[in-house]
This record gives sequence, structure tokens and C-alpha cells, in this order.
Amino acid sequence: MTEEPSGGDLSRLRQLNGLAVIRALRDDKALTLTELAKRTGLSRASTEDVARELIGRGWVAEVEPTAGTVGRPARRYRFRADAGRVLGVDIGGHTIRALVTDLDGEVLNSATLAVTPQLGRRQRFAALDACVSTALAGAGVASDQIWSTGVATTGLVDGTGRVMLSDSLTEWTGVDLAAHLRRLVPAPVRVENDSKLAALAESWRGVARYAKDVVFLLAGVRTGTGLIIDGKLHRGFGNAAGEIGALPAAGWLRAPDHLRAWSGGKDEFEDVFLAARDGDRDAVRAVRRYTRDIAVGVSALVLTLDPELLVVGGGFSRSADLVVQPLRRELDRWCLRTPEIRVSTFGDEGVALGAVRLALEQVEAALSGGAELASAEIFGATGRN
Amino acid sequence: MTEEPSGGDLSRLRQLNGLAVIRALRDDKALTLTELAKRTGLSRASTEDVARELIGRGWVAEVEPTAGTVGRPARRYRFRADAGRVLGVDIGGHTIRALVTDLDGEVLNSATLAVTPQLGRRQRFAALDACVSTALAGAGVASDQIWSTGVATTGLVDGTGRVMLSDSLTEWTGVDLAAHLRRLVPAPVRVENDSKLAALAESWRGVARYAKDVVFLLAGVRTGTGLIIDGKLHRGFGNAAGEIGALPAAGWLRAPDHLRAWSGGKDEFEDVFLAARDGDRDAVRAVRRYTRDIAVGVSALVLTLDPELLVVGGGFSRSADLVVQPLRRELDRWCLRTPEIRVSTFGDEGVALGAVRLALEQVEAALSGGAELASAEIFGATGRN
DNA sequence: TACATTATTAAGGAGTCCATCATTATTGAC
DNA sequence: GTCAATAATGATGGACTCCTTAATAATGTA
Repeated sequence: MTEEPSGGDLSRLRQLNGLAVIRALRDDKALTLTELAKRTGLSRASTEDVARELIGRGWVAEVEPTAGTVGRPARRYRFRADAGRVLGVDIGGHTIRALVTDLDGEVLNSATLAVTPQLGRRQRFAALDACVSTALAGAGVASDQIWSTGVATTGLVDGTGRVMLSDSLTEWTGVDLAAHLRRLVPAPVRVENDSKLAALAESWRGVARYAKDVVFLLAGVRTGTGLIIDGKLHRGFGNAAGEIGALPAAGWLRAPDHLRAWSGGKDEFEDVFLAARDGDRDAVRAVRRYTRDIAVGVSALVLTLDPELLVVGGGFSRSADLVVQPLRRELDRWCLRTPEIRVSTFGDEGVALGAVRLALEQVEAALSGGAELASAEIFGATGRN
Repeated sequence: MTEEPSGGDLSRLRQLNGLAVIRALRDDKALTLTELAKRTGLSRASTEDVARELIGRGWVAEVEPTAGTVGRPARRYRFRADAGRVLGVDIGGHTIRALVTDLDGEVLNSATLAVTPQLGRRQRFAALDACVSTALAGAGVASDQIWSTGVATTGLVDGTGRVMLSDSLTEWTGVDLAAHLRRLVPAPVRVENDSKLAALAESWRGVARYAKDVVFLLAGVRTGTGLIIDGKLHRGFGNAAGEIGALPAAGWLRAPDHLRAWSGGKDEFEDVFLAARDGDRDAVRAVRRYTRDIAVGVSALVLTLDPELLVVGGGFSRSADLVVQPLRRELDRWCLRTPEIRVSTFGDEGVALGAVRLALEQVEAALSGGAELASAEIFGATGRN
């Protein structure tokens, strides 16, 4: 939300103060003017002025004053999260998920659709369209009410929203996801890799909320990573940051093979972990070998970035109790300082939440006067030049 | 230089505009009011007002108007880089170097002193003191005229300016460098690892000037790295970012052995490179093996960060023609996208320049109202609350 | 010398913020 | 029920910063 603080007009100052008020209101349920004034550092009079303007713009609303206190009851204000809606979509190999949320990221409705990695491009698009429509309909939101869309997909994504490379989805390389979604929902679209967005979700409202530098490990059938550096998602020059798995020495490609071997070559991993938890020798060994292979690459990430936190998410995080301990031991062997390790609590929904966050980042950029947004009635007025 | 743009007073706006003017003036030699106004986006009248105030504060000076143009000659303004002085110190194993510069980082005087890694703590401190004194005296600057000091040293450094761990310097672990330098020069001191500061120098005014994400490789007797992420030096939670050399798989510890073997175990590397350039089979092979060992770790850094640029500096960068090509080939083998590789042009002075930059960052932080600085006469007036 | 060009100076107006004080609404004690 | 005490609201005036416009000044060229 921070931008270059280059000076300017008086209106620029008003805009900054408006942003400060909104930020204060977003952090709390509702605040009185005096509280707001204290939090923003403005005088009461100015705060009132700013608040009045924000109400006029539709960003802020008044709520019932609370009774029961001494003195004249204060009017209280809240951020109008219901002023707009955003859409977050996760296009995975096995599921497509769409979330409709308000401007606080509060989920209004979600839709999930089972698919397979082998689906062709047209079928996958059809499933995507159906899933989005269901989510919108269930939330009672028309597509032109959506302010911004965020999309997660496997593979490498370029800056314009095109899939540059996807190993795990058939006929997916080269797809222009942004264009497709813009046809579906007339709002700005941003597309990003799923592991990166899962990391973003953790940093937004997950276990990595208070950490500045985070390595996120998506442990599942595929292994992926997302890096949060200085509180922001790090993409890299070619959007390929965190692809340490490409290094053969890291051994990420063969890592799941240890688990596959136990289950007879199939991609069914529930059982290995169950057996390992029951003490099955072979299963325990398979899990340990898997962890050891993963750990080399993770060590490279950790040594490179020296993060405060390592977050483990993805399908295997349900069996985190089996993975975290050996992982920590392995990291202790290689790293100068093993970071704290935490397990994601989002389950399957992390990626989609990250997509929501991506959409919200666009809204916030527009709020501070950067990008454009569809709903110009409200937004255009904010970016008055 | 960017901070949180939280709003506030009207004076805050003036401060922001003052900063914008200073920034514009620092980018150019000298500007007229009209040019300044265009660049800052302010009106001419306001620009004049701001400029007048900055002149009063000592930050800006008027220069001779240029003759020979049509119309009334415009007054021209420049940033007063001579308003203050900063000190940058590089404490290396074999040399201690001190630079005295103005606020533009223009070197006024430099002093170098040869030392050895085996020097005891007291002797090293004595050499340091002598070097700093020489540099100050040669520049005609008294120690209390220094606004800010930056220090580079080998090893891990903590946030308070204490050396947490130094392998290559004897009796250096645990030294409180910041405290020692504050006794020498009464100004705020910041201490940082030498490789990190060399990277900072490249990103400041070296070959990495225009890149946002950079991996800097210090190739020499020791191998070190510095990471620039999103234009800023990345330190890591424990200030240990980039220490990929700790990973045995990276092979950085044994890498110089290939070169040492050629020269009979001594730390004399000039000859190997000379011989290799002359086509000596064994020398060429030694260099290639060295490069191959280095490349694994570099690949890990590159795959992690996906930087735009890889900069090679340090002692071996003088023989860059021999190292860069094989390095690129090795990286092509491992990396998804090999970044552009450039060679530092700073020679030995890069680290000290980075220390200067560290000092200047402190000055700029104080300018934008963050930290405190010694010379309160000028600075205190800026941070008027 | 007149004119075109460009910069400076001055004045008036608008927007934003702050401090202060009178006013209003509510609670709790008598 | 009346009266302090408390705390928020509303209104006024002042200060600061920026912008626009118009008049004035300095230089080069025809």
C-alpha cells in the first residue's frame, strides 16, 4: 500500500490523510472521531472533514452509537467493505475454486469444481466459467459488480497474464488467462503462480502475518515455493523466483518418488502418512527420505534469504506433524540459522485466498492513486488530479 | 529514501515537496526554477518558495546563471553536496581503507593502509584509527564535521554494529565496531558485511545501477555475496542472507583450493590467471574447476531470486575475462534463465564505496524525518514537528 | 531601437489543517 | 426531578501552502 511519497498538491495531502483514515478504519471494527483523530495524528476537526468526504464517496459509513458510556455518545464510523466485491480464482490440476469476497477479503461465497490435470484447454475453460458463475450467483453478485480479479494457476506466468509454461496441465502453456477472465468478468485481472499466491495469503492473514521475510514451501504432489521479502511477494525478473526445484542437486523432482514407491507408484499419499503415523517402518523411511530430499533445496532458499519464518503448506501439510520435525533436523544440518517453522492453517483454500489478496492489492493501488479500476463512479472521484 | 506516506500536517506536505526538490537537484548538476517546477510537478511560485527555504537551511545554493541564451537568464540552483561530509571505512584482511566524501558521495580524500589477517585486535584498531585520521586530515575535515559513518568488515555483523563472527580476522569476533568508531568520530555509525556493501555500491553507482534485483558475487580468496532485492540491500532476519557458501553442496569452501594447488598452496592467485590466459593447460583446468565449484552456489542464488543481473566483483574480477565465460556456461546448465553477467569496475574500492553509501543512507533517512543526526543545526531545522 | 523570449515578482484566491470556544447529549449523584 | 460532570459536536477565525494570473525585468535578435 506504500508508494513513493513525492509531494504535490494540497489535494494530495488530503488524499494521504483520507488513506490514513481508511487504513485506521480497516484495522478496527469501528472507531469514533476522537479515536480516529488520535490514530491518524490529525486534529479532530480535520478528521471530521475527511470522514465526511469519505462517506460521500461511499468508502465509509456511520454505525449505531454505543450507549452506556458517560457523556454525549460519539458517532462511530466503519470502513464500508461492502462498497465493492472482488473475485479470486484458483485453477489447479484437481480443483478449480472461486471466491467472492468484500473489500476486507471476507468470503461471501465460494465454489469448487473437481477437474483432472488431463482436461483439455476448452474443457478446463468451461469448468472455470461454470465455477466462476456459480460463485457469483451464490453470492448474489453480478459480474459487473466485481472490481478486480486475481487468478492463481500452476506454472510460470508472465506479466500480462499469460501462462508461459505449465508442465502439469495439458494444453495450458500459452493460454492468455487474463484475456479470458476479462471476457467473463469486466474488471482488471492479474494472474500469478499458485505457490507464490499461497505465500501471499500466509503473509496476509495466515501464520506469516507478522514476518517480513518468509519462505513458503508448498509440499504436495508438486513441490513449489513462494518468497515474501520485506513484506512483499518477490517475483523475480522473469517471474521465476523460488524455482530452486530446477536444480538437480536440490532433488525435488525425485523427492515424491520415495512416497510413490510405498503406494505402488500411484499418486495417493494419504496412506503413506497414515502408515507412518502408525509406525510402519517402510512408511517412516519413505517420509524421511522425502523430507531429506526436499530439505536440500529448502536449505538453499533459507541460506540465500535468511528468512524469519518457514511456512509449510500444500497437501502434505495435513501430515505436518510427520514432516516438520525431520525437516527441522535436516535444516539444522545445513543452515547457519534454522528459521522458525510453521504449518499453514488454510488447507486447500490458501491459494484462492492469495488470489483474492492479489485482487485486493489492485484495489488498494487504485485507492492510492496508482492504477485504474473499472468502477469509476467511486474510484475515479478518489483519483482526482 | 521512501517512507510510509502517512499524511499529516501542512508542514509535512512542505517537507515532502522540499524532498522532491532536493531529489531533483541531486539528479542533475544544476536546474533553473522552471525546470525544477516541471520536474517536481509543483507550480513555479511554490517551487521558488521551497527553494528559498532550502537555501536558508543550507541545503541548496545558487550558481552563476548561464549566459548565451535567449530571454532573461534564469537563476540556477544546485544541491549543496558540500553542506556535509560522510566517512566510509573498509576493514579488510589485507587493507584498511577510509574514504571521506561529500553528500553526493564524491570522494574528497582516501587513505589506504596495508595490514595482515593475523593482526591482533589492538593493532588492527590502531591501524584503523591511523587510517581514518589520515583520511580526515588529508581532506581537511575535522572529525566533528562528519555527519555519518559507514563501516564494512568481513564476517557476520549484528544490528548494533558488533561483529558476531569473523573467521578470517583474528580476535575480531565480538568486537563492538560501532562503539569504537563513535569514539573516533562523533557521528552515527552503521556497520555491515563487506560483500553486502560491495553489492550496495554496485547498485548505487556501479554496473547494477538500473537493475532492481541483483546478485553480487565477491570472488576472491574468500567468496561472498550480496543481494539487492527491489533496489534495496537484503540483509535477512539474522543479517545472514546470501551465505549460501555454508552449504557443502555449494562447494565454495573448496573452490579456491583448485587455484591454490596450482600455485603450490600459497594464496597467490595472480599467476594462475596469467598462466591460464597464456594457455597453460593446468592453469586453465584449475580456473575451470574453480568456476564450476562456484557456479553451483551461484545457481542456487539465481534460481532462488531470479535476478536481472549477476555482478562479479572481488579480487578475481580483474581476471574476469577468464571467469565470466565458463561461469555463464555453468549457469546455463542449471538455471532456468541465466541472468546477464557484468563485471564490477570498482576494483578494490567497491567495498569502501558501499560503506559510504551506507553512511549516506543514514543522512537521507534523517532528511526525510526518520533518524537523528549529529549536526542538529542544519538537520534539526528540517525535522520541525 | 523595437521586438520576441524568458524569468522574476507581486497579488489575489482557494484548499487544508489547527486551535478555541460555545453547544449539545448523556450519565450519575443528590 | 435537578444539577454537576463528562465527552462529543458544531462553528469561527487564523495560519499555512499551493495555484493562477498579471505586471515587470533582463537578455538576444532583427
